[in-house]
Amino acid sequence: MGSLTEENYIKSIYALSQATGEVIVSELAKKLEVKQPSVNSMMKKLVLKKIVSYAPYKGIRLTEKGKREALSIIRRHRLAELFLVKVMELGWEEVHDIAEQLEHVDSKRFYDRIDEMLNHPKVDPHGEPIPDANGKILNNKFIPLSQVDAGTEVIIVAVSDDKKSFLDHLNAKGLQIGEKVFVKRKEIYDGSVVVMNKTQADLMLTHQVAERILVEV
Amino acid sequence: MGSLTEENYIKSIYALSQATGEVIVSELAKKLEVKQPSVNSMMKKLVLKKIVSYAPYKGIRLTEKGKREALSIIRRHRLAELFLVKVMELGWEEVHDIAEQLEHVDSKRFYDRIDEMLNHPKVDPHGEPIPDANGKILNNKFIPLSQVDAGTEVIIVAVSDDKKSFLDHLNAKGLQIGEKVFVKRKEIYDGSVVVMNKTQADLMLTHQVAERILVEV
DNA sequence: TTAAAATGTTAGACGTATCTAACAAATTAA
DNA sequence: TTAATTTGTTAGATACGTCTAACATTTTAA
Repeated sequence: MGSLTEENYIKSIYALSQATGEVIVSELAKKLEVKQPSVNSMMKKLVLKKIVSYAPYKGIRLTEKGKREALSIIRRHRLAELFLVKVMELGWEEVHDIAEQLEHVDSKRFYDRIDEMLNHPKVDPHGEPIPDANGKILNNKFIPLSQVDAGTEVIIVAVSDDKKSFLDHLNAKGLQIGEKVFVKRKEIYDGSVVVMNKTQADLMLTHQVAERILVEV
Repeated sequence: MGSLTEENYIKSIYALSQATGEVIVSELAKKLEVKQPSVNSMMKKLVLKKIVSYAPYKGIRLTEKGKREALSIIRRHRLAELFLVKVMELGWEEVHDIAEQLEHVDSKRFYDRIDEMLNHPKVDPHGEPIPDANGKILNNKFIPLSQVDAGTEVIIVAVSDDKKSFLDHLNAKGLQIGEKVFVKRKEIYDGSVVVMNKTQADLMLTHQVAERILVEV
């Protein structure tokens, strides 16, 4: 296994290359809060380790080996988050920083046990899929609440923004992952959405908020 | 807070200076599996940080600040161990390495919650006292089973040897921390002890084993 | 009480991961 | 299409924590 720093690079490369399969140096530097030369030299190292493929002035890609590594780290992160929320009953807005540390714990036993206690979950508290021990990942297609037609009942399965302020906002509205909501109305004028939750209360969500809530019909 | 490396030095200094209040460079080097010059330069650093007091060719001592640091690390380690055993139901012989990593997690919230879930425990799975959030530590004097008189009922509260082979041995005999045992007989010839546990079974323990099991009357 | 052994220190090097300064290539817009 | 801007690279420095080799001090035992 690589160092903690390497793991953080791999995880970020994975996250940022989701869309196009590639990341550029400056993006990665920004995400990791380091300067470009630091990224550059780490890439040289990861190329030698066959974790990424990279040539000067070209995009950065994970190799198959790199992807396997990434999924393993993501699995640990998401299991940790879910464990902190479900077993330790911490708020889902406060677990991210702790999971960020727990994901680097080197113990198969520890993670197998967490997985077991959580009943081999497929999705984390933010609704993101959790790779299994073999790196297989559920290919769920979650859609933003802002794109759901009025009159539909959906389940909140994820959020696409895990900044604390956003999560606090949802908490304040009484919205939770896994909860059913009924889409009552969509305002054409400003894109806001009115939903009804299980307490029968009407909740008005701005477009900005609704597009960050991912749901399943 | 200091680095992971610093924390490991502090923890080892605390452990090794228990008896005399001091450690020497070579002992510490051996414990941490580094060479003496490494210890030497770390001591210079910790002196500057007012964690230890140390002068060339003299013994190493923790300052008050250093002791506070040490107790905080030990608290985290022991809470982690106990959590792994009690909540995650891992075997007490397999938790040490994991706790070694968890103790460096930087999150008051995480440890407060563990403490809470465990009901503010005073003693860890090896029977060692756990400092509270203020660094206060129970000053229990546990005695070796080998020194208990026959006819006494005692509670196993600790072991003084946490090598895997020893712990496996106890497990195999069906002895557990927190369990009551009745001392039936002590052989003068070889120092072995015969005890009865809650299943009414007689267990013969050699002197070597009995002196490593700590009990409370 | 002095010689040998054990213990401790200094100097200088190395690997990791970072930085700044200076330069080079690629992209964008005038 | 060339000039400006953005993006990327190289070179060289720094902090951390480690090492080996050489030297110094202290302890132990002859």
